[in-house]
Amino acid sequence: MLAILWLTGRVDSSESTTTADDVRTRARAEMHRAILDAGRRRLASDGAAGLSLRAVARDVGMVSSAVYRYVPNRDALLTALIIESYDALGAAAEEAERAADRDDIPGRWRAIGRASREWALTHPQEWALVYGSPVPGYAAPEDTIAAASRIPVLLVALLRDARAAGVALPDAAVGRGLRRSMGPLLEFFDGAAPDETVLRGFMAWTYLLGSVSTQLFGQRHNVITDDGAAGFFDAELDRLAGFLGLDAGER
Amino acid sequence: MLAILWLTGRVDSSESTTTADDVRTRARAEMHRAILDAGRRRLASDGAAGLSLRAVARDVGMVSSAVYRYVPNRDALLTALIIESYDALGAAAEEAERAADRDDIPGRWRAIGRASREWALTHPQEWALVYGSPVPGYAAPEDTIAAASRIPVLLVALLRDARAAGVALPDAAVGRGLRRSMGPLLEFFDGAAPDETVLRGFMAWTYLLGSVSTQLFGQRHNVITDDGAAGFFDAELDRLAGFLGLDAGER
DNA sequence: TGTACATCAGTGAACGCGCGTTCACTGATGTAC
DNA sequence: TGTACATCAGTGAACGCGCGTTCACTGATGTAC
Repeated sequence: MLAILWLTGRVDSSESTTTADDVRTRARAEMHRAILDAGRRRLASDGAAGLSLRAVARDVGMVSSAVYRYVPNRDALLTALIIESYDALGAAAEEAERAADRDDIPGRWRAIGRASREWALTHPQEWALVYGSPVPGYAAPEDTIAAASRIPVLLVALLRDARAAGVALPDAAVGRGLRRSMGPLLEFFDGAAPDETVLRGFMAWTYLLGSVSTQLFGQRHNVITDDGAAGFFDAELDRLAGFLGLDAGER
Repeated sequence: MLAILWLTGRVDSSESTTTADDVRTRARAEMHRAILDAGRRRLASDGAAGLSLRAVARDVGMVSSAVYRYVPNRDALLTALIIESYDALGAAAEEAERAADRDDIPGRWRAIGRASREWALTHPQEWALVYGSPVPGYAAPEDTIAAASRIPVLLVALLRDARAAGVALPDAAVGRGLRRSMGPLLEFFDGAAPDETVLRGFMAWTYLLGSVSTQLFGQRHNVITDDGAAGFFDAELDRLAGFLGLDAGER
């Protein structure tokens, strides 16, 4: 415990007085982090179904029963990892989008797409954890929703800005029945874009998930060359930008 | 063994003489089938990661070691189930497509899409097995390719027919680098359609996988209403038909 | 300053479970002479 | 027709493994008097 505090060098007894409580609380937090990190590494090597508390305990150098001081059970660990994964992916996309020129709407879209793909390629098991087949016997609780919505929120803002900038977004009328099935989606957009654009925006998001997953799960083996995968993905983003009416130019 | 032959009523000693060899061979085949069926049922209830030879043995009323008479090991069973799943899905799509009017190109596309979705909804774990996250520690062998290509083959034929019928497919020029990354894909199409259409056709297929998987894996929860899911999917197929240039009309 | 007590992170053994795979075997059936 | 032999589906025990979770415990640290 203390060794960890020592090594990470976060202890400063200079400024404010460090009470024993502080030390314990921080040690607890560090240990908790260490357990989550070990869990993430296990996930990366063995996949979600293979994630075991005993393995995590081994990795942090504890006896298996000791991790129960920090995590109530295996499912709770899984939930924490799911939320962290959504958050890490969301943060990566947000950062990339923020770096793009505000006025370059297609560029912002490309930034989101590329960042998502790149994050997925560097964190394949975490992507699989949140967007792959559900872990059997595990039911995701509601508290993942906020973290899961970060990229969708980004897309809504993007389309709102596009409209504000005068981009001619798709605005064909949408049938009543279709509108009804899109109820929660339309609420999420809160009037940011015309119905047809909302529909297509959601389709673009669906496409993003599908494309990245097929790349990651090996379905493009012997279809798209490995060397050309990134370039092909850019072409896909281009076509989707066209589908969304964000630009007319295609390479 | 004999009981099974008896119940399924496949024994006819009338026409040709039934030798002992015949009986044994058939009994073997029936038992093999029973094991695969039990495997499929286990898969449906516990998922791919939970598929165990011991459970399968229990289900067919055997001791665990006995299934090794029929299947060399767990991975081989998994491979057999993967191929069967691809084949079942492919057959469902083919049948639906065959039932559509030959001249109704968008109708044939819709038939393929709907059949895929419906098969997935009735066989969620089999869909997850082939299009979900890879099973950790399992590497799919090459012999799944033929079965996996059945729907793509259908799509190629569809686009070839569309062109033959004079449909104005997307035919913008495609850059050299992009063409190179699509190498194996272009070979698969073998000139059936213009490059840009090949690209979009592959995107439509990617979209299909993405849409069905998100529906199945619960990502549309609280986004599209459950009641409206089928209708929304039809709208997606519509937009994709437009994206492919198969028709101009949208609801 | 010195001692009794409380806190709590981590230990170690245990429970009961399931898994894949191997191996020597039994016993029913069919075959050859 | 009768007997020795071969085949092979299925048995049962075993090996060695890993899992989630519980529970009584140790021992270091800090606190109250």
